[in-house]
Amino acid sequence: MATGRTHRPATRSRGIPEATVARLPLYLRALTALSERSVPTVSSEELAAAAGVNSAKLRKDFSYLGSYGTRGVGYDVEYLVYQISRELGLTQDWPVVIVGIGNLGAALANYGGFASRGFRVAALIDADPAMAGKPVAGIPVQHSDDLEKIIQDNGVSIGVIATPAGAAQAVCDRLVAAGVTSILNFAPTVLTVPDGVDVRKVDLSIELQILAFHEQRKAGEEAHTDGTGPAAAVTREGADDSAPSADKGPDGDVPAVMPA
Amino acid sequence: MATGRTHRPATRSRGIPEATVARLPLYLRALTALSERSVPTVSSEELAAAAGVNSAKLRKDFSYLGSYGTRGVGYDVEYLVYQISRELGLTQDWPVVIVGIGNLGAALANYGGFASRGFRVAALIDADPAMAGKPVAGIPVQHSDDLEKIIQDNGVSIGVIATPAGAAQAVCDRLVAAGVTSILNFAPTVLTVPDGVDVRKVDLSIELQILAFHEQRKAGEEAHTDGTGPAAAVTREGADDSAPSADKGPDGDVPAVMPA
DNA sequence: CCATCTTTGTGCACGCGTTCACAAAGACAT
DNA sequence: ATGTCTTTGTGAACGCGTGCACAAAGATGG
Repeated sequence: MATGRTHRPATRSRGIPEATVARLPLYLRALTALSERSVPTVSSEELAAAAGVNSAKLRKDFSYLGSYGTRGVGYDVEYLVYQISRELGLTQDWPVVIVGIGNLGAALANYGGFASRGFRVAALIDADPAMAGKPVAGIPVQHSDDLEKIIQDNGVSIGVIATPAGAAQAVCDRLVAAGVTSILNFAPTVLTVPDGVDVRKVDLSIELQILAFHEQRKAGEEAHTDGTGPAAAVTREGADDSAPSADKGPDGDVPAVMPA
Repeated sequence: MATGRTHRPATRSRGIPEATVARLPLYLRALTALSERSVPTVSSEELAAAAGVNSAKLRKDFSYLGSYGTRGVGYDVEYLVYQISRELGLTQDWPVVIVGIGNLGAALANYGGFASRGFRVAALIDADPAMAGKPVAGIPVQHSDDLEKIIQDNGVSIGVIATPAGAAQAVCDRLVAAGVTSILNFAPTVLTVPDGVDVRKVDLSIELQILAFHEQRKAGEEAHTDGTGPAAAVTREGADDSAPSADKGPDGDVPAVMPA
């Protein structure tokens, strides 16, 4: 999905496949939930179900990290939480800046999933002088004139772009020049960056269009097999054994959320 | 990416690969921009650059739709816009409901990229009685008690879930039971749905974690080749010929934006 | 009408990711 | 200590997606 998933062609980072890296956060979330329930160990089968993936895939994913399981028993939840967190680099603090404090930027600033994963919103930046000083999510918005200074003072290496599409590339260039090497882009634009800078994009419009494609296809099939109207077709069975249709991942991919 | 890319295993819908479908919206956006500038034709090379992909890949993608190009000339922009729009099902009206009108839900309601792509926000739904009647983006919020009626009255087949994680599965079940067959999920949870229902997920937290992984790797490499501190490492060269690092596709994978 | 030049459309090979299926490893009971 | 049972870790096969490289198609000029 998500997003966008910007695939990187052949960058097997230290032997860990990109597809596996994209699933590690999924496992981590499931493991954290188990940890909170004080579950000591979990089998690959159980954990796979909780994460919505195939158990064989999960075992292979973990095999890239090392042998952290015990045959006949399963995986130690706490230990695995630690190992995955470490592998993802979540044991350290990641200061993040959000540029573009509109509806979406404000929503991101209020997002509670940051702090719990080691991400800290170091600053909110907007080009509108009227926004300057106004607190959003308890953090005062700063003017984009100070972007470079903010990045450097806080040692920020991850930037989030939530500006309108027209401003995104310029903001991106400034972020990169100031030292940012990872960018999460919510603006519906293709960003051009130097080598060594990672970009992931999230584009809501794209996600909806992909859904529309499949929706259209479903409506078309149904039209010549079933006679009922489109809104009356409710499929309701087998909600138990069927694997969740989650994923989108690898590339994944990948949606945008900004005013066009 | 982005996430959210939920891959579907082997569902080559009418011969068009899933990876191609995920890129069609990208091409469409680039083509729309060209159309607004009244550019009559475009070569695969130019369009590929604008969309941030390989030209061979673009040509192969288009070949699945049919032969819409003219050798020696390129593609007719207007015609291609129409063909891709039709293929994605964007020539028809798609009523959409957004459930969960918090920060994110409001941001989505205000998102301008909906209407321009054939998506119409038919209703905003929230479980908080205090929200009922309050207009967001010019649309009055309705209480979730009326969810089923809203879905049916408006013939909605696409639902967007922007609720907290704890409420997502229950909302999903109700949407599906009421007739929704495509769901875009922003809650950080694995949704279980019956066969025939498509789910795509967008998870901001996951996207950031993937960035952190690569960021950590970059910092590690740099540490034993270059001696400078992490915040001082600015890569600044070759910003011209290098291909944009956009993608994440399929999968991409796929990020979430909700309070944990 | 012919030659040349541009650009598409695609056959082919390669590599990554997924899945199956099973041997190895350890827990547990007797 | 031995046997049985559970679950991991992985070798191997398969399929999808990507990119190369080129032949075919058409435009354009003489």
